[in-house]
Amino acid sequence: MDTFLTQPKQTFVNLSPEKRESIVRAAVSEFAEQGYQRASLNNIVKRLGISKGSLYQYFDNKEALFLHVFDHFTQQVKQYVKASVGGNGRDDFFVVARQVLLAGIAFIDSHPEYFQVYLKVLFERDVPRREELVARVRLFSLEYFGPLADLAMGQGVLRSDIPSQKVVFILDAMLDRFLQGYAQPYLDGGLALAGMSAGRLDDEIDSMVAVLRTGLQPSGNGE
Amino acid sequence: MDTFLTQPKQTFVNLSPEKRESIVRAAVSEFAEQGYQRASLNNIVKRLGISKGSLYQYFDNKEALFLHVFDHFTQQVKQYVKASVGGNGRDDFFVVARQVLLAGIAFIDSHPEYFQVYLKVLFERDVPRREELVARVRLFSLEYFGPLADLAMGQGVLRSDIPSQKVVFILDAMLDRFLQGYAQPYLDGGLALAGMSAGRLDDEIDSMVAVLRTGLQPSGNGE
DNA sequence: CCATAATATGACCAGGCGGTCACATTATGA
DNA sequence: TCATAATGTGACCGCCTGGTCATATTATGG
Repeated sequence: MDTFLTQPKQTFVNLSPEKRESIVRAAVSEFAEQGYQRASLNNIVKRLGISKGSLYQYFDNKEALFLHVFDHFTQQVKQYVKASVGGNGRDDFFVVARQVLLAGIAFIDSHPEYFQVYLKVLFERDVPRREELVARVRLFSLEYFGPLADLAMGQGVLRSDIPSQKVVFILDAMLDRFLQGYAQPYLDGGLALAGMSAGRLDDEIDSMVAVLRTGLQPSGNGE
Repeated sequence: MDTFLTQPKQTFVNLSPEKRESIVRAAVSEFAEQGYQRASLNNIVKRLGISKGSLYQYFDNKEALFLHVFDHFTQQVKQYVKASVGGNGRDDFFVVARQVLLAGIAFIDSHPEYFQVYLKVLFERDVPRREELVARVRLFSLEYFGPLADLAMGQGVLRSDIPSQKVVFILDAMLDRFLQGYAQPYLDGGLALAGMSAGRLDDEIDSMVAVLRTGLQPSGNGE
Protein backbone atom coordinates (compact mmCIF):
# COMPACT_ATOMS: atom_id res chain seq x y z
CA MET A 1 0.00 0.00 0.00
CA ASP A 2 2.92 2.28 0.64
CA THR A 3 4.96 1.66 -2.48
CA PHE A 4 4.45 3.65 -5.64
CA LEU A 5 2.82 2.26 -8.71
CA THR A 6 5.22 4.09 -10.98
CA GLN A 7 7.87 6.74 -11.01
CA PRO A 8 7.92 9.83 -13.20
CA LYS A 9 11.14 10.64 -15.01
CA GLN A 10 13.76 12.75 -13.30
CA THR A 11 12.81 15.67 -15.52
CA PHE A 12 9.39 15.77 -13.90
CA VAL A 13 10.87 15.66 -10.41
CA ASN A 14 13.08 18.61 -11.30
CA LEU A 15 10.06 20.72 -12.16
CA SER A 16 8.77 23.35 -9.79
CA PRO A 17 6.02 22.05 -7.48
CA GLU A 18 3.53 24.46 -9.08
CA LYS A 19 4.18 23.09 -12.54
CA ARG A 20 4.07 19.50 -11.29
CA GLU A 21 0.73 20.18 -9.65
CA SER A 22 -0.73 21.86 -12.68
CA ILE A 23 0.27 18.90 -14.82
CA VAL A 24 -1.26 16.41 -12.42
CA ARG A 25 -4.39 18.53 -12.17
CA ALA A 26 -4.82 18.64 -15.93
CA ALA A 27 -4.27 14.90 -16.17
CA VAL A 28 -6.74 14.13 -13.38
CA SER A 29 -9.28 16.30 -15.07
CA GLU A 30 -8.90 14.54 -18.40
CA PHE A 31 -8.92 11.03 -16.90
CA ALA A 32 -11.94 11.92 -14.78
CA GLU A 33 -13.90 13.11 -17.77
CA GLN A 34 -12.88 10.47 -20.25
CA GLY A 35 -11.66 7.44 -18.35
CA TYR A 36 -8.31 5.91 -19.16
CA GLN A 37 -8.70 4.78 -22.74
CA ARG A 38 -10.56 7.80 -24.08
CA ALA A 39 -8.34 10.29 -22.27
CA SER A 40 -6.24 12.17 -24.79
CA LEU A 41 -2.65 13.24 -24.22
CA ASN A 42 -3.17 15.81 -26.96
CA ASN A 43 -5.98 17.29 -24.88
CA ILE A 44 -3.85 17.36 -21.76
CA VAL A 45 -0.95 19.18 -23.39
CA LYS A 46 -3.39 21.55 -25.07
CA ARG A 47 -4.93 22.44 -21.69
CA LEU A 48 -1.48 22.96 -20.23
CA GLY A 49 -0.09 24.91 -23.16
CA ILE A 50 2.96 22.69 -23.34
CA SER A 51 4.16 20.51 -26.18
CA LYS A 52 3.58 16.81 -26.38
CA GLY A 53 7.31 16.21 -26.43
CA SER A 54 7.57 17.80 -22.99
CA LEU A 55 4.98 15.50 -21.53
CA TYR A 56 7.02 12.58 -22.79
CA GLN A 57 10.05 14.03 -21.05
CA TYR A 58 8.13 13.79 -17.78
CA PHE A 59 6.48 10.40 -18.19
CA ASP A 60 7.38 7.37 -20.26
CA ASN A 61 3.91 7.04 -21.72
CA LYS A 62 0.18 7.42 -21.07
CA GLU A 63 0.14 4.54 -18.62
CA ALA A 64 2.91 6.02 -16.47
CA LEU A 65 1.10 9.35 -16.31
CA PHE A 66 -2.12 7.64 -15.33
CA LEU A 67 -0.48 5.55 -12.62
CA HIS A 68 1.16 8.64 -11.20
CA VAL A 69 -2.24 10.31 -11.02
CA PHE A 70 -3.68 7.27 -9.29
CA ASP A 71 -0.82 7.27 -6.82
CA HIS A 72 -1.70 10.82 -5.89
CA PHE A 73 -5.32 9.79 -5.48
CA THR A 74 -4.62 6.94 -3.07
CA GLN A 75 -2.33 9.14 -1.00
CA GLN A 76 -5.08 11.72 -0.69
CA VAL A 77 -7.65 9.12 0.29
CA LYS A 78 -5.36 7.76 2.96
CA GLN A 79 -4.90 11.22 4.41
CA TYR A 80 -8.63 11.91 4.52
CA VAL A 81 -9.59 8.65 6.15
CA LYS A 82 -6.79 8.95 8.67
CA ALA A 83 -7.78 12.53 9.48
CA SER A 84 -11.50 11.85 9.80
CA VAL A 85 -11.52 8.66 11.80
CA GLY A 86 -10.38 9.20 15.35
CA GLY A 87 -8.29 6.11 15.43
CA ASN A 88 -8.67 4.66 18.92
CA GLY A 89 -10.38 1.28 18.62
CA ARG A 90 -12.93 1.92 21.33
CA ASP A 91 -15.39 3.87 19.21
CA ASP A 92 -18.84 2.49 18.54
CA PHE A 93 -18.91 0.40 15.36
CA PHE A 94 -21.60 2.50 13.73
CA VAL A 95 -20.07 5.76 14.83
CA VAL A 96 -16.97 4.73 12.94
CA ALA A 97 -19.07 3.83 9.91
CA ARG A 98 -20.55 7.30 10.06
CA GLN A 99 -17.12 8.85 10.30
CA VAL A 100 -15.88 6.92 7.29
CA LEU A 101 -18.90 7.99 5.31
CA LEU A 102 -18.32 11.61 6.25
CA ALA A 103 -14.67 11.26 5.30
CA GLY A 104 -15.78 9.98 1.92
CA ILE A 105 -18.14 12.90 1.44
CA ALA A 106 -15.46 15.36 2.46
CA PHE A 107 -13.02 13.77 0.06
CA ILE A 108 -15.44 13.90 -2.85
CA ASP A 109 -16.25 17.51 -2.05
CA SER A 110 -12.65 18.60 -2.18
CA HIS A 111 -11.45 16.22 -4.90
CA PRO A 112 -14.49 15.44 -7.04
CA GLU A 113 -12.40 14.57 -10.06
CA TYR A 114 -10.26 12.05 -8.25
CA PHE A 115 -13.35 10.14 -7.25
CA GLN A 116 -14.56 10.18 -10.85
CA VAL A 117 -11.25 8.67 -11.92
CA TYR A 118 -11.81 5.89 -9.42
CA LEU A 119 -15.37 5.24 -10.61
CA LYS A 120 -14.16 5.15 -14.19
CA VAL A 121 -11.52 2.58 -13.27
CA LEU A 122 -14.16 0.42 -11.60
CA PHE A 123 -16.31 0.18 -14.69
CA GLU A 124 -13.84 0.41 -17.53
CA ARG A 125 -11.99 -2.40 -19.26
CA ASP A 126 -8.34 -2.41 -20.21
CA VAL A 127 -7.25 0.00 -17.53
CA PRO A 128 -3.60 -0.79 -16.83
CA ARG A 129 -3.14 -2.71 -13.59
CA ARG A 130 -6.80 -2.30 -12.84
CA GLU A 131 -7.05 -5.09 -10.26
CA GLU A 132 -4.17 -3.64 -8.33
CA LEU A 133 -5.56 -0.11 -8.42
CA VAL A 134 -9.02 -1.11 -7.29
CA ALA A 135 -7.59 -3.32 -4.57
CA ARG A 136 -5.57 -0.41 -3.21
CA VAL A 137 -8.73 1.60 -2.69
CA ARG A 138 -11.18 -1.06 -1.62
CA LEU A 139 -8.82 -2.59 0.89
CA PHE A 140 -9.14 0.61 2.88
CA SER A 141 -12.70 -0.32 3.52
CA LEU A 142 -12.46 -4.09 3.73
CA GLU A 143 -9.30 -4.35 5.78
CA TYR A 144 -10.54 -1.55 7.94
CA PHE A 145 -14.03 -2.77 8.67
CA GLY A 146 -13.13 -6.46 8.75
CA PRO A 147 -11.27 -6.51 12.07
CA LEU A 148 -13.61 -3.86 13.41
CA ALA A 149 -16.60 -6.08 12.69
CA ASP A 150 -14.88 -9.08 14.24
CA LEU A 151 -14.22 -7.07 17.33
CA ALA A 152 -17.75 -5.72 17.47
CA MET A 153 -19.15 -9.19 17.09
CA GLY A 154 -16.97 -10.46 19.89
CA GLN A 155 -18.35 -7.71 22.08
CA GLY A 156 -21.90 -8.68 21.15
CA VAL A 157 -22.56 -5.41 19.39
CA LEU A 158 -23.49 -7.15 16.16
CA ARG A 159 -26.15 -9.75 15.58
CA SER A 160 -24.56 -13.18 15.60
CA ASP A 161 -26.76 -14.88 13.01
CA ILE A 162 -24.92 -13.12 10.18
CA PRO A 163 -21.20 -13.79 9.60
CA SER A 164 -19.04 -10.75 10.09
CA GLN A 165 -17.89 -10.96 6.50
CA LYS A 166 -21.45 -10.39 5.32
CA VAL A 167 -21.83 -7.54 7.75
CA VAL A 168 -18.75 -5.95 6.22
CA PHE A 169 -20.15 -6.49 2.74
CA ILE A 170 -23.45 -4.86 3.64
CA LEU A 171 -21.78 -1.97 5.37
CA ASP A 172 -19.31 -1.49 2.56
CA ALA A 173 -22.03 -1.72 -0.07
CA MET A 174 -24.21 0.89 1.63
CA LEU A 175 -21.39 3.34 2.18
CA ASP A 176 -19.95 2.83 -1.28
CA ARG A 177 -23.32 3.17 -2.95
CA PHE A 178 -24.10 6.27 -0.95
CA LEU A 179 -20.88 7.84 -2.20
CA GLN A 180 -21.66 6.74 -5.75
CA GLY A 181 -25.01 8.46 -5.45
CA TYR A 182 -23.35 11.54 -4.05
CA ALA A 183 -20.83 11.71 -6.86
CA GLN A 184 -22.90 10.46 -9.75
CA PRO A 185 -26.16 11.91 -10.95
CA TYR A 186 -28.94 9.38 -11.54
CA LEU A 187 -27.77 7.12 -8.75
CA ASP A 188 -29.16 9.15 -5.91
CA GLY A 189 -32.60 7.64 -6.15
CA GLY A 190 -34.33 10.98 -6.49
CA LEU A 191 -32.82 12.10 -3.22
CA ALA A 192 -30.79 14.85 -4.92
CA LEU A 193 -27.78 14.10 -2.78
CA ALA A 194 -25.46 15.91 -5.13
CA GLY A 195 -26.34 19.53 -4.41
CA MET A 196 -27.49 18.96 -0.89
CA SER A 197 -26.69 21.25 2.02
CA ALA A 198 -24.41 19.89 4.69
CA GLY A 199 -27.25 19.83 7.20
CA ARG A 200 -29.65 17.82 5.09
CA LEU A 201 -26.83 15.52 4.08
CA ASP A 202 -26.25 14.84 7.75
CA ASP A 203 -29.89 13.83 8.03
CA GLU A 204 -29.58 11.39 5.17
CA ILE A 205 -26.48 9.89 6.69
CA ASP A 206 -28.15 9.62 10.06
CA SER A 207 -31.09 7.79 8.55
CA MET A 208 -28.85 5.38 6.78
CA VAL A 209 -26.68 4.65 9.76
CA ALA A 210 -29.77 4.29 11.93
CA VAL A 211 -31.11 1.63 9.59
CA LEU A 212 -27.78 -0.14 9.56
CA ARG A 213 -27.56 -0.02 13.33
CA THR A 214 -31.05 -1.37 13.87
CA GLY A 215 -30.59 -3.93 11.16
CA LEU A 216 -27.20 -5.15 12.21
CA GLN A 217 -27.25 -5.07 15.97
CA PRO A 218 -28.56 -8.01 18.00
CA SER A 219 -32.32 -8.06 18.43
CA GLY A 220 -33.48 -6.62 21.72
CA ASN A 221 -30.94 -3.78 21.81
CA GLY A 222 -33.52 -1.70 19.99
CA GLU A 223 -32.71 2.00 19.50
CA MET B 1 -41.55 3.70 -21.16
CA ASP B 2 -43.36 1.91 -23.93
CA THR B 3 -42.20 3.95 -26.88
CA PHE B 4 -39.03 3.15 -28.74
CA LEU B 5 -35.93 5.23 -28.48
CA THR B 6 -35.18 4.79 -32.15
CA GLN B 7 -36.20 2.88 -35.20
CA PRO B 8 -33.91 0.81 -37.40
CA LYS B 9 -34.20 1.32 -41.14
CA GLN B 10 -36.67 -0.74 -43.11
CA THR B 11 -33.78 -2.81 -44.49
CA PHE B 12 -33.07 -4.09 -41.01
CA VAL B 13 -36.71 -4.97 -40.40
CA ASN B 14 -36.72 -6.95 -43.65
CA LEU B 15 -33.88 -9.12 -42.42
CA SER B 16 -34.53 -12.63 -41.13
CA PRO B 17 -35.01 -12.76 -37.35
CA GLU B 18 -31.84 -14.85 -37.03
CA LYS B 19 -29.74 -12.24 -38.76
CA ARG B 20 -31.35 -9.43 -36.79
CA GLU B 21 -30.59 -11.25 -33.57
CA SER B 22 -27.01 -11.99 -34.52
CA ILE B 23 -26.45 -8.33 -35.31
CA VAL B 24 -27.93 -7.17 -32.04
CA ARG B 25 -25.90 -9.79 -30.18
CA ALA B 26 -22.67 -8.63 -31.76
CA ALA B 27 -23.50 -5.01 -31.00
CA VAL B 28 -24.43 -5.75 -27.38
CA SER B 29 -21.18 -7.61 -26.99
CA GLU B 30 -19.11 -4.74 -28.32
CA PHE B 31 -20.95 -2.05 -26.32
CA ALA B 32 -20.71 -4.18 -23.19
CA GLU B 33 -16.97 -4.58 -23.55
CA GLN B 34 -16.09 -1.07 -24.65
CA GLY B 35 -18.90 1.24 -23.62
CA TYR B 36 -20.51 3.56 -26.14
CA GLN B 37 -17.66 5.78 -27.23
CA ARG B 38 -14.93 3.16 -27.47
CA ALA B 39 -17.17 0.63 -29.19
CA SER B 40 -16.04 0.18 -32.78
CA LEU B 41 -18.38 -0.35 -35.69
CA ASN B 42 -15.44 -1.85 -37.56
CA ASN B 43 -15.17 -4.47 -34.82
CA ILE B 44 -18.86 -5.23 -34.98
CA VAL B 45 -18.92 -5.78 -38.73
CA LYS B 46 -15.73 -7.83 -38.46
CA ARG B 47 -17.35 -10.12 -35.88
CA LEU B 48 -20.40 -10.47 -38.08
CA GLY B 49 -18.52 -10.97 -41.32
CA ILE B 50 -20.56 -8.28 -43.05
CA SER B 51 -19.41 -5.05 -44.62
CA LYS B 52 -19.61 -1.69 -42.96
CA GLY B 53 -21.86 -0.45 -45.73
CA SER B 54 -24.42 -3.08 -44.80
CA LEU B 55 -24.52 -1.96 -41.20
CA TYR B 56 -25.27 1.53 -42.44
CA GLN B 57 -28.13 0.13 -44.49
CA TYR B 58 -29.64 -1.15 -41.24
CA PHE B 59 -29.02 1.82 -38.95
CA ASP B 60 -28.48 5.48 -39.60
CA ASN B 61 -25.36 5.66 -37.47
CA LYS B 62 -23.63 4.40 -34.34
CA GLU B 63 -26.11 6.16 -32.08
CA ALA B 64 -29.13 4.55 -33.72
CA LEU B 65 -27.57 1.10 -33.39
CA PHE B 66 -26.81 1.75 -29.75
CA LEU B 67 -30.28 3.01 -28.96
CA HIS B 68 -31.79 -0.03 -30.65
CA VAL B 69 -29.64 -2.25 -28.45
CA PHE B 70 -30.74 -0.34 -25.38
CA ASP B 71 -34.36 -0.69 -26.41
CA HIS B 72 -33.91 -4.44 -26.50
CA PHE B 73 -32.34 -4.30 -23.07
CA THR B 74 -35.19 -2.41 -21.43
CA GLN B 75 -37.75 -4.73 -22.97
CA GLN B 76 -35.90 -7.72 -21.56
CA VAL B 77 -35.68 -6.14 -18.12
CA LYS B 78 -39.37 -5.43 -18.13
CA GLN B 79 -40.15 -9.02 -18.97
CA TYR B 80 -37.95 -10.36 -16.20
CA VAL B 81 -39.30 -8.13 -13.49
CA LYS B 82 -42.85 -8.78 -14.56
CA ALA B 83 -42.27 -12.52 -14.63
CA SER B 84 -40.49 -12.69 -11.28
CA VAL B 85 -42.68 -10.46 -9.18
CA GLY B 86 -46.04 -12.02 -8.47
CA GLY B 87 -47.93 -8.81 -8.99
CA ASN B 88 -50.73 -8.75 -6.43
CA GLY B 89 -50.13 -5.88 -4.07
CA ARG B 90 -50.69 -7.87 -0.91
CA ASP B 91 -47.21 -9.37 -0.69
CA ASP B 92 -44.94 -8.49 2.17
CA PHE B 93 -42.76 -5.47 1.37
CA PHE B 94 -39.50 -7.32 1.95
CA VAL B 95 -40.67 -10.41 0.15
CA VAL B 96 -41.15 -8.23 -2.90
CA ALA B 97 -37.69 -6.75 -2.42
CA ARG B 98 -36.30 -10.26 -2.38
CA GLN B 99 -38.19 -11.13 -5.54
CA VAL B 100 -36.88 -8.07 -7.35
CA LEU B 101 -33.34 -8.93 -6.32
CA LEU B 102 -33.77 -12.49 -7.56
CA ALA B 103 -35.19 -11.16 -10.82
CA GLY B 104 -32.11 -9.00 -11.16
CA ILE B 105 -29.80 -11.95 -10.54
CA ALA B 106 -31.71 -14.07 -13.04
CA PHE B 107 -31.51 -11.31 -15.60
CA ILE B 108 -27.77 -10.87 -15.18
CA ASP B 109 -27.26 -14.62 -15.41
CA SER B 110 -29.05 -14.90 -18.72
CA HIS B 111 -28.03 -11.54 -20.18
CA PRO B 112 -24.73 -10.63 -18.55
CA GLU B 113 -23.67 -8.38 -21.40
CA TYR B 114 -26.84 -6.31 -21.32
CA PHE B 115 -26.20 -5.47 -17.71
CA GLN B 116 -22.65 -4.47 -18.55
CA VAL B 117 -23.99 -2.08 -21.16
CA TYR B 118 -26.18 -0.51 -18.51
CA LEU B 119 -23.28 -0.17 -16.06
CA LYS B 120 -21.17 1.41 -18.76
CA VAL B 121 -23.92 3.93 -19.49
CA LEU B 122 -24.11 4.84 -15.82
CA PHE B 123 -20.46 5.75 -15.56
CA GLU B 124 -19.60 7.00 -19.03
CA ARG B 125 -19.83 10.52 -20.37
CA ASP B 126 -21.20 11.53 -23.72
CA VAL B 127 -23.53 8.58 -24.09
CA PRO B 128 -26.35 9.74 -26.35
CA ARG B 129 -29.54 10.46 -24.43
CA ARG B 130 -27.95 9.12 -21.31
CA GLU B 131 -30.37 10.71 -18.84
CA GLU B 132 -33.29 9.24 -20.67
CA LEU B 133 -31.73 5.79 -20.85
CA VAL B 134 -30.82 5.67 -17.21
CA ALA B 135 -34.22 6.96 -16.22
CA ARG B 136 -35.91 4.20 -18.15
CA VAL B 137 -34.11 1.61 -16.11
CA ARG B 138 -34.04 3.22 -12.70
CA LEU B 139 -37.67 4.18 -12.78
CA PHE B 140 -38.47 0.49 -12.64
CA SER B 141 -37.08 0.47 -9.18
CA LEU B 142 -38.08 3.91 -7.97
CA GLU B 143 -41.60 4.02 -9.36
CA TYR B 144 -42.10 0.48 -8.26
CA PHE B 145 -40.87 0.70 -4.71
CA GLY B 146 -42.15 4.20 -4.09
CA PRO B 147 -45.86 3.44 -3.90
CA LEU B 148 -45.08 0.12 -2.31
CA ALA B 149 -43.19 1.84 0.47
CA ASP B 150 -45.97 4.38 0.96
CA LEU B 151 -48.45 1.55 1.25
CA ALA B 152 -46.26 -0.40 3.63
CA MET B 153 -45.78 2.68 5.77
CA GLY B 154 -49.52 3.25 5.88
CA GLN B 155 -49.93 -0.28 7.12
CA GLY B 156 -47.31 0.28 9.79
CA VAL B 157 -44.93 -2.22 8.30
CA LEU B 158 -42.14 0.34 8.04
CA ARG B 159 -40.63 2.45 10.78
CA SER B 160 -42.21 5.85 10.72
CA ASP B 161 -39.22 7.93 11.78
CA ILE B 162 -37.69 7.67 8.29
CA PRO B 163 -39.52 9.16 5.29
CA SER B 164 -40.59 6.60 2.75
CA GLN B 165 -38.41 8.26 0.12
CA LYS B 166 -35.34 7.51 2.17
CA VAL B 167 -36.51 3.98 2.68
CA VAL B 168 -36.77 3.60 -1.07
CA PHE B 169 -33.30 5.06 -1.50
CA ILE B 170 -31.81 2.65 0.98
CA LEU B 171 -33.60 -0.32 -0.49
CA ASP B 172 -32.73 0.68 -4.01
CA ALA B 173 -29.11 1.31 -3.09
CA MET B 174 -28.72 -2.07 -1.43
CA LEU B 175 -30.32 -4.00 -4.25
CA ASP B 176 -28.51 -2.06 -6.92
CA ARG B 177 -25.16 -2.39 -5.24
CA PHE B 178 -25.71 -6.11 -4.71
CA LEU B 179 -26.30 -6.51 -8.42
CA GLN B 180 -23.25 -4.40 -9.18
CA GLY B 181 -21.20 -6.71 -6.98
CA TYR B 182 -22.70 -9.73 -8.67
CA ALA B 183 -21.91 -8.42 -12.14
CA GLN B 184 -18.65 -6.64 -11.49
CA PRO B 185 -15.52 -8.15 -10.02
CA TYR B 186 -13.92 -6.13 -7.21
CA LEU B 187 -17.25 -4.85 -5.96
CA ASP B 188 -18.30 -7.98 -4.15
CA GLY B 189 -16.36 -7.14 -1.03
CA GLY B 190 -14.49 -10.42 -1.00
CA LEU B 191 -17.76 -12.30 -0.95
CA ALA B 192 -17.08 -13.85 -4.37
CA LEU B 193 -20.65 -13.34 -5.41
CA ALA B 194 -19.81 -13.79 -9.06
CA GLY B 195 -19.18 -17.52 -9.26
CA MET B 196 -21.42 -18.43 -6.37
CA SER B 197 -23.76 -21.40 -6.38
CA ALA B 198 -27.47 -20.65 -6.38
CA GLY B 199 -27.85 -22.01 -2.86
CA ARG B 200 -25.14 -19.87 -1.30
CA LEU B 201 -26.40 -16.88 -3.24
CA ASP B 202 -29.78 -17.42 -1.64
CA ASP B 203 -28.08 -17.28 1.72
CA GLU B 204 -26.45 -13.97 0.91
CA ILE B 205 -29.72 -12.54 -0.26
CA ASP B 206 -31.50 -13.78 2.84
CA SER B 207 -28.92 -12.12 5.06
CA MET B 208 -29.26 -8.86 3.24
CA VAL B 209 -33.03 -8.83 3.27
CA ALA B 210 -33.01 -9.83 6.92
CA VAL B 211 -30.87 -6.82 7.75
CA LEU B 212 -33.11 -4.56 5.71
CA ARG B 213 -36.21 -5.96 7.38
CA THR B 214 -34.86 -5.54 10.87
CA GLY B 215 -33.45 -2.16 10.04
CA LEU B 216 -36.50 -0.79 8.32
CA GLN B 217 -39.45 -2.18 10.20
CA PRO B 218 -40.85 -0.44 13.27
CA SER B 219 -38.99 -1.25 16.48
CA GLY B 220 -40.70 -3.89 18.54
CA ASN B 221 -41.71 -6.04 15.59
CA GLY B 222 -38.37 -7.82 16.08
CA GLU B 223 -37.53 -10.80 13.85
C1' DC C 1 -35.85 -12.97 -69.92
C1' DC C 2 -35.03 -8.69 -68.38
C1' DA C 3 -35.67 -4.11 -66.24
C1' DT C 4 -35.90 -2.35 -61.99
C1' DA C 5 -35.56 -2.10 -57.19
C1' DA C 6 -33.28 -3.67 -53.04
C1' DT C 7 -29.25 -4.86 -50.83
C1' DA C 8 -24.23 -5.74 -50.17
C1' DT C 9 -19.50 -4.20 -50.61
C1' DG C 10 -15.00 -2.15 -49.32
C1' DA C 11 -11.95 1.56 -50.86
C1' DC C 12 -11.81 5.95 -49.33
C1' DC C 13 -12.16 10.37 -46.42
C1' DA C 14 -11.12 13.61 -42.67
C1' DG C 15 -9.92 13.58 -38.10
C1' DG C 16 -7.99 11.92 -33.78
C1' DC C 17 -4.94 8.82 -31.36
C1' DG C 18 -0.21 7.44 -28.80
C1' DG C 19 4.29 7.90 -29.64
C1' DT C 20 8.96 9.54 -31.93
C1' DC C 21 12.69 12.42 -33.08
C1' DA C 22 15.58 15.93 -35.21
C1' DC C 23 16.09 20.25 -33.87
C1' DA C 24 15.64 24.84 -31.10
C1' DT C 25 16.07 26.88 -26.78
C1' DT C 26 17.69 27.51 -22.17
C1' DA C 27 20.70 26.45 -17.90
C1' DT C 28 24.83 25.15 -16.01
C1' DG C 29 29.47 25.67 -14.45
C1' DA C 30 34.39 25.91 -15.52
C1' DT D 1 32.49 33.27 -22.53
C1' DC D 2 31.47 29.12 -24.30
C1' DA D 3 31.05 24.03 -24.52
C1' DT D 4 28.01 20.93 -22.77
C1' DA D 5 24.01 19.16 -20.75
C1' DA D 6 19.15 19.57 -19.91
C1' DT D 7 14.83 20.73 -21.46
C1' DG D 8 11.22 22.23 -24.80
C1' DT D 9 9.04 21.79 -29.41
C1' DG D 10 5.81 20.35 -33.05
C1' DA D 11 5.86 18.07 -37.52
C1' DC D 12 5.47 13.57 -38.50
C1' DC D 13 4.33 8.30 -38.32
C1' DG D 14 1.23 4.34 -38.46
C1' DC D 15 -3.05 3.13 -36.87
C1' DC D 16 -7.82 3.40 -35.91
C1' DT D 17 -12.35 5.81 -35.96
C1' DG D 18 -17.34 6.96 -37.81
C1' DG D 19 -19.17 7.72 -41.97
C1' DT D 20 -19.78 7.93 -47.42
C1' DC D 21 -20.56 6.38 -51.99
C1' DA D 22 -19.84 4.49 -56.56
C1' DT D 23 -20.21 0.07 -57.87
C1' DA D 24 -21.38 -4.95 -57.77
C1' DT D 25 -24.63 -8.38 -56.59
C1' DT D 26 -29.08 -10.32 -55.80
C1' DA D 27 -34.41 -10.42 -55.71
C1' DT D 28 -38.51 -9.23 -57.59
C1' DG D 29 -42.31 -9.46 -60.75
C1' DG D 30 -44.21 -8.31 -65.35
